[in-house]
Amino acid sequence: MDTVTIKDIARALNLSTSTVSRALRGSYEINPETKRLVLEYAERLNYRPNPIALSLKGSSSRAIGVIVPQIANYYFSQAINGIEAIAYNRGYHVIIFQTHESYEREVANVQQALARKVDGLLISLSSETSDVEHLRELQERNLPIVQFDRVSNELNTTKVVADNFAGAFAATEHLIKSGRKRIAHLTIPPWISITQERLAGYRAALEQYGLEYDENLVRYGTFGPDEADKLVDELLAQSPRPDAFFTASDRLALGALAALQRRNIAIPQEVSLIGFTNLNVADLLSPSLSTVVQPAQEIGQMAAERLIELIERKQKAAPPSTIVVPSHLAVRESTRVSE
Amino acid sequence: MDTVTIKDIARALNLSTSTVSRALRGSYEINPETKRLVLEYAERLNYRPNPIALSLKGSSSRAIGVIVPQIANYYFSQAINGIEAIAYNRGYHVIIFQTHESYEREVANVQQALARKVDGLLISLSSETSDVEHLRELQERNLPIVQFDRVSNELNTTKVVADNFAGAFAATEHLIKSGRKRIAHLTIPPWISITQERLAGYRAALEQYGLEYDENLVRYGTFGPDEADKLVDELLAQSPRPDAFFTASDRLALGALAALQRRNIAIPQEVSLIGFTNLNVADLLSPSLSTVVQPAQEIGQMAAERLIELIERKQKAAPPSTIVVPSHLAVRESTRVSE
DNA sequence: TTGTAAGCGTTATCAT
DNA sequence: ATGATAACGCTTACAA
Repeated sequence: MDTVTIKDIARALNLSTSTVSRALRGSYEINPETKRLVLEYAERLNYRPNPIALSLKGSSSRAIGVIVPQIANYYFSQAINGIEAIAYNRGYHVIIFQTHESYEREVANVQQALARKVDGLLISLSSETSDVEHLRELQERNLPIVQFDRVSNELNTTKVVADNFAGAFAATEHLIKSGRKRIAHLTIPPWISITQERLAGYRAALEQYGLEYDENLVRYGTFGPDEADKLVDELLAQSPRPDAFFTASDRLALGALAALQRRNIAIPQEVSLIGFTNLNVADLLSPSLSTVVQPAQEIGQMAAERLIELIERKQKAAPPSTIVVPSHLAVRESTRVSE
Repeated sequence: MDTVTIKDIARALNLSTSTVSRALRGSYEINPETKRLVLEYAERLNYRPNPIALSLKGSSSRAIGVIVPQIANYYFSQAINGIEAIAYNRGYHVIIFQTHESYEREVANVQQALARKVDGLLISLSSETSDVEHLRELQERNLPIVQFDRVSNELNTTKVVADNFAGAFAATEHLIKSGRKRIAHLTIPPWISITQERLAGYRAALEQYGLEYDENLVRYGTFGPDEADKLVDELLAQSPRPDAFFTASDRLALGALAALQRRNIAIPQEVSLIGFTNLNVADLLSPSLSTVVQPAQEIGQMAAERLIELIERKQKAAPPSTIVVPSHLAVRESTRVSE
């Protein structure tokens, strides 16, 4: 016995497929008795509507597309986790696409998502993306879109982001309060929205505490591996040398930590390190590393919730807004030490 | 101008949909001129076949289902990364399902994957799963299945696994050679295949070097957080106390590391620690932690390759086999130190 | 070589 | 209240 279709039920019960369909979806006026019969039989045969047929029919695919730079990344995998949790108990499925930070692949993925008739799209932009025409097109076709984490303001959609400004502010403030004066900022490519926000938070904190902003103390990395070493070198070459590092990603935090260790620079006696990261294992492993923990999972959840909301009440829903999810500063004892 | 269908092309070129279809898929005898015309026009309009319609038609959905315990896990996210890479350049899409280590959800996911007409299934069993009827059923329907990582021998499919035995053997051997005599093994639930294999490797190494196997030195955790502390306590209570820990998962390795640090037990002067893990950040962060690195990505790739092979030549393909991907022992200087 | 028509599973429209 | 039919986009016998 293969998959049961409406047709099977109709045949068995001597009804038409339309009647069965109506009974199943409770719609329209239908004889309660017939309905009961159908429902019962369907239950017994473990009938499951064919989502493919439903999508083809045009209604809804009960699938949402998620486009992220990469899955093998603690932040995004946590976000996806949050998304999947919400989607799952609202009856949606999640189709995942990776851009690998490539604009070209992002465009291809958007096409594919469209072709697969996803009911909505959750996207975090690739670092290569500056032109967002491919998304605007979708919007014009009325496909609900929610941007999260790496968002573009060129695009008028609901956005869900971490509070990068506040997080960076808190981190920098914490370093200042523990006595640091020359705080280096090791960050990710400048054209990404979150980079700007974090930089702004960093600058605001410096300013508020009367420290001068020195652009020589800021270094931009890419997302590649093993670059922290070089950047740390450049920063340490400054005179006077930095007494603290504030890093903007997992990789940079770990890279900087390793780089400092290799140079036998004691943390936090000589240099403090604080990472904007979500790698909470960092917490576990190193008592030297305070972190601004990013609420990856919450962001995923919120984004999914908003998206499903948009999907389900397609009518003029709430206008696009930006939801800012607070970041949490996790301070380790050791960064508290002031000289 | 919305999505282009075969019908649009047919109408524009004054052909029938079947001709267009044939031209597009190059099949059958068809007038080269017509073919050229169709292809050209299709190209110009950026025609993309509707995968939904294709699936409904029954041929192939060009999607593969991937069922894993959880995404927010370094191992699985890397494996998925490998899978996606292969799938992508073979033109397949990846639909991901999480079981959250629940048997019930695994069954539901399998159903869903089936309903979505995936062309094949890649699965890593939940820790709750012992009964594999839900998968056997799929097999009977001729759906290609490849198991990876957490596999069941009850099921006669191709399997792709890390070399857990050799990895555990190498780790234990390394500890013994660096002078350790009482090596504790902190591992995951006993009924999972990989646990058994690792335990066997551990025992084999002990035996080969004439050390006695002491079951009091073996502790089984779950996948929950924060359990390492308790287990480490139990182990340290042994007399004489263990001089090395060999742990079987990321979480246990990090947990043990933190637990030892909290108790001010010097690594590796007092106790050596070696983890069976794939968390290569551990490498970066702690010079104290040697690891048996699991080839998560390679496993994903191999599994995807095998699956697509099965999908594409459905005829009696190669019989199910088990592919064992080597694990690599990454030794840190500090574990080399012998007292 | 090309066209016609049926069918994949479902729902919406129109009859009855 | 229920049934027949068309339609979603595509492929594939079968005809021509």
